[in-house]
Amino acid sequence: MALDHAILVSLLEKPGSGYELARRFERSIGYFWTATHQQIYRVLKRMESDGWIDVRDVPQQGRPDKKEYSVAGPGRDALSAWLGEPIEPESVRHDLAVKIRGAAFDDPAALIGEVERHRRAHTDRLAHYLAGEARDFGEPGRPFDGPPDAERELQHVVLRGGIAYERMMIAWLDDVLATLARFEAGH
Amino acid sequence: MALDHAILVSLLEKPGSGYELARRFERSIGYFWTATHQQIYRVLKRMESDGWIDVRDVPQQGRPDKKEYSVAGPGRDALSAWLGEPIEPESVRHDLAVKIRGAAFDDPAALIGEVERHRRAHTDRLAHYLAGEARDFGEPGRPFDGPPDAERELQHVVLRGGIAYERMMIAWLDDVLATLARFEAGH
DNA sequence: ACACTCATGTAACAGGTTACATGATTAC
DNA sequence: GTAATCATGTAACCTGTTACATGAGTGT
Repeated sequence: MALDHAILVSLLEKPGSGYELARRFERSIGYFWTATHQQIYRVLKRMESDGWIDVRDVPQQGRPDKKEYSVAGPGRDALSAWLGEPIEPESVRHDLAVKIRGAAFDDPAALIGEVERHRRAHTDRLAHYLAGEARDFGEPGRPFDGPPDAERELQHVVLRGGIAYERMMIAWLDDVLATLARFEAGH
Repeated sequence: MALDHAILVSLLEKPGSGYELARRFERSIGYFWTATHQQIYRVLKRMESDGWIDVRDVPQQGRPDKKEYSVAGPGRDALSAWLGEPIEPESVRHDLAVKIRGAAFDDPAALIGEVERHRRAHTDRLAHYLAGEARDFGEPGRPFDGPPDAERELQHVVLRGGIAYERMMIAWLDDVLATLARFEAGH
């Protein structure tokens, strides 16, 4: 049920169309939650008929018209209620770990290329996160001015989580590569 | 489709019943893949009818009889084929990150208890992993004896991944707690 | 008696994935 | 012309979750 809430949070941060939400789920929110446009349109339709969100037709020039969604009272209440409920520390799913343990019954060295591919994907994502952090949270001339901005600081701490995750993964994949190298032919 | 492969790997490591597999998915394999017994029985039935695995009725005394599954030729081939295919670096799903960004529109400080609960769950898991590592990979009198054992070393590197993940999470949750504390009432 | 472990399942439903479909505008 | 972006959807299917169901044996 958390896709509903992820969409509500995104719409609170900024109202937008299903298409725009789908794009956000490829970027910022996509760092910790994925969803395709098909899923998003389905959930938007349900939340609209439940009165959680409002729609507004927005005519555009040079582009197709769009429907802009924003969070209504009941949607906000639903989000609040969910925030108050405890959630279980999430279950993990690492295909790569299954492959690594499975490689013991095949050719471990054959997995090296695959692990390297994943390592590249993670270094790319790390670079992307770090660029985003510098852009959005670089605060060049903003030392001690005013009260903390919750939205901004909470977005930043989530991004720091993504950065920590990518760094951890890169270090671990290096460990995996070193381990696999011990099983290469001729050794 | 990777539950199939996770089960195949587990059965290659050691043949067993659906019930035993379900228990393994709460422990060792469960570190990186979760599955309930209902899912497992469904997949076992399908893999058996596809000839990927063999069944053997094992009568037991003092306990109900069980069906012991083991991997057959076609199952091994299917696993090999899957190991050779590239997989996409996995998509993440962090309910807690959704909550943290959502807290900006509610009461950020109200999330502290929840984050502390998660932190406790992760320190517990870390302790559990470390105990397992000491037990299974402590190698007290085993410095340079013989060739590397692929199954054992690959299980160990996957476990090290779990340990790195829990350590990263604990450090990040501390960061989150420090951030949330800035929004507490009276500050 | 009651709860727990071992052991195997069915059924209904919710959620996620993949494929297909349409149509306008902009850039090369 | 061809591809890419913007924009919204339907349909079929596969996976995962939750609830229900049964039944023997062990421990308190």
